[in-house]
Amino acid sequence: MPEADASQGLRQVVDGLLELTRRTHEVMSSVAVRHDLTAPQVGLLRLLDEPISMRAFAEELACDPSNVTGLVDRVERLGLVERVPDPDDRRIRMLTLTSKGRRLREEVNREVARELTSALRLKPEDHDQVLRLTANLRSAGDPRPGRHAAS
Amino acid sequence: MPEADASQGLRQVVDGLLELTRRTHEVMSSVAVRHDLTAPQVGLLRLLDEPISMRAFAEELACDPSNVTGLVDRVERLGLVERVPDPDDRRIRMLTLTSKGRRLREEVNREVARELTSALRLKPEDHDQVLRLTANLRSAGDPRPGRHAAS
DNA sequence: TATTGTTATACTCTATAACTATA
DNA sequence: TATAGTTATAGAGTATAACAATA
Repeated sequence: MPEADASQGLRQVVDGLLELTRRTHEVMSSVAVRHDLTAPQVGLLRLLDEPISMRAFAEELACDPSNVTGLVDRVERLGLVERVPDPDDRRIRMLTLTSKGRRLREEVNREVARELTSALRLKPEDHDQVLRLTANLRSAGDPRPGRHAAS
Repeated sequence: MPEADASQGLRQVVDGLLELTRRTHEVMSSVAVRHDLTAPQVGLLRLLDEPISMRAFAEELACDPSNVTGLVDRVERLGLVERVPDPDDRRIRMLTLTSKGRRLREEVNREVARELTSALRLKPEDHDQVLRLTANLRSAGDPRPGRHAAS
């Protein structure tokens, strides 16, 4: 019965992907806790490359803007980011890494890379496979079709 | 400079994995919301195969037991699970899916499988690669070495 | 009027510590 | 004493709605 075989294999694929996701989150949390941060805060550091408005950053995080306020409050209290006023539009506050934030960002990036490959048992020869599997994800645009068109 | 090349490639591997993780969580959330659940609640349904004690389930979820109380409270209120007393040890309450819970479990399993492969652009030819990459994860024991030995 | 960001509010998830009932 | 589960408490993340400042 090929149908049952197919769905059986699919079940294993899904289980594998979810297990991979779970371990990835564990790594992010573990790196975060080591620096007295949370996983979303480490995500913020990783994502914050160039200065960006709160609004645009909320879209990058795919969350509500009201959410970013609290998230940024906490990392700002730690001296990792600053809200820099935009001289051209006084409504806008550009989210910017401090030098302390940049240093920590490089550090957690290194740790995440090291511990993620270790936790996932990723050998160098697996890297190409991962790249192939995920290439279309990063190149593809909006992962949620219809989001812009929605009311 | 081979070192820079290697770390450049590693960066892309990590970015790809984190993007994959993000989309996976989006799929879980989207399936959950459609059924008036949260992602952790869908995870509970997926994980709850056979009746299991609250304690053991907390270990399976890799979280504190006090956590499971609230999580179960909420899905119990929805009629998806029951706390069945253990006749041999009156301290123990076996977490058990109701028939409604079992039906919903099958449904979300189907939806997660369908939407995850779609969101990740996973073609049938990719399945074997995913299985190979994740096989050692599922077969491996505790992902956090030293956890048991810790104080 | 529309947009940016914040505040107020509410709910879920998560951990720690203290507690009750049972073993 | 030790174990299973809960409660109390606190903090973080998340969304919705209402709001002030600015465009």
